[in-house]
Amino acid sequence: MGFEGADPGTVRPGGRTARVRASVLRAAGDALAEHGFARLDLADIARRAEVGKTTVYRRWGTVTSLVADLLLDMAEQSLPRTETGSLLDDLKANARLVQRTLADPRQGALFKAVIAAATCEAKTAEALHRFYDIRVTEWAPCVQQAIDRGEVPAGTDVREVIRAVSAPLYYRLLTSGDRLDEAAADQAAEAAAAAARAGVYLRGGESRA
Amino acid sequence: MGFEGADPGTVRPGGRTARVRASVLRAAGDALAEHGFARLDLADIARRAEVGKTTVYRRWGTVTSLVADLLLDMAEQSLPRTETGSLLDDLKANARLVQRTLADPRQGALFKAVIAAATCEAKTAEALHRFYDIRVTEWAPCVQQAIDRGEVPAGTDVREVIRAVSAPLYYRLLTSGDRLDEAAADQAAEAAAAAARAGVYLRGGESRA
DNA sequence: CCCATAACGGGACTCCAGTTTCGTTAATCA
DNA sequence: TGATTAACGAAACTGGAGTCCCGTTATGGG
Repeated sequence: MGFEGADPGTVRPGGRTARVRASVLRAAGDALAEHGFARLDLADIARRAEVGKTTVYRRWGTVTSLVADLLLDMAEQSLPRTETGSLLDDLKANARLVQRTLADPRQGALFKAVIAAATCEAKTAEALHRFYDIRVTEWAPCVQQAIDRGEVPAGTDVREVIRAVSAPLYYRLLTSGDRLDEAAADQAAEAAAAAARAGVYLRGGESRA
Repeated sequence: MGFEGADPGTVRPGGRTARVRASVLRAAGDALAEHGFARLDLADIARRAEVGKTTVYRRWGTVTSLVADLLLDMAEQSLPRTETGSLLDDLKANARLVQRTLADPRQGALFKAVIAAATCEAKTAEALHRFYDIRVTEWAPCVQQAIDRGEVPAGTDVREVIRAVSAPLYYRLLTSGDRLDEAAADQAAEAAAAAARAGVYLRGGESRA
């Protein structure tokens, strides 16, 4: 008797198994975008994916852990950042990217649903954190370049500046009914740039506000 | 035959009906804070509230609409703002308040759950928006005073400044695993103050960043 | 204080999300 | 290429979330 331990999908990850995963994740994304996180059952996802529902239950078990896997998949498709000559323009490019994503009906609903799922289970939350860690890491260098150019004080927490760009956009998406337009994106970028220049994001404590 | 239209709880809102509502909302808050939004059923809430589950289903029907009512209740308990002499101190007071709320295990979990619920139904989302509208309205005057004192340019969107204080705290709560400490609160306040002074939140468009 | 009935509550019922079973298909290795 | 068995999928099954029925409680108006 061998150990029956290994989770399904790990021993023979090629061929059919991979196709099933891709198909189910796509279906999960569609379903989340359409129905939201609450009105979601795995049988519906199985139907959309043209896959037996037993398979979905066996490999993922719950909606939240399926979302965790979806986030793993989303994290791999990272978008390359632009590179202009100034901090503000780089941050604006980043802000516009986030804004366009969240303003898009499908993507916006998907992100809402994914965030909702992450509030419900630690494993999913961790996957979400990793997703944003990757996104932040992708864009952080543009702040480092601004430091090198002398636009921003040395010792600035570059990752925090990137997060500061996204924060108001996500906050608006979740807590207000207002539309996310380009003005909101530009404002987010300008606020982050102004604060960064003022030394608000200096590591390890007090800045002269 | 009278119209059977009026929802239960609206015709005789006093006495028992009010007690049941208070008890159920308290139980709902506890359950949301403990289990999160996903692992929640109304029968459990009814048990905690020592109320028949039929009553809960009849008056609220779904978890999301119960959360909507909970938000209505939460909106009524508004906290009074402080009033120091400077914008930065007022914003810091606000940021600390938000930070303490979100860092508290029970309250933090509750807010996460409520936000998750709001992503799932329009009615709940609207209740959440109203909740934050009230909170913002409560604090916006301190930015107006800063304008009057000449700390911040006239024409600044005062509500947007208040939202800018909360945004990074909520963003951190939802998308990172990092603890929400006082440093994060102060940083959020300083960033909002710096951006406001730089004219980022001037109404109707382009600022000189 | 009393009546009409709004609102509550226990318990039976229904229906479907999630599980179990077992036969079928196809990925990996020799 | 064939053997081994991981992984899939159809169908039957089950438990509990949500509904319905109807008797009981107590609110609000006269």
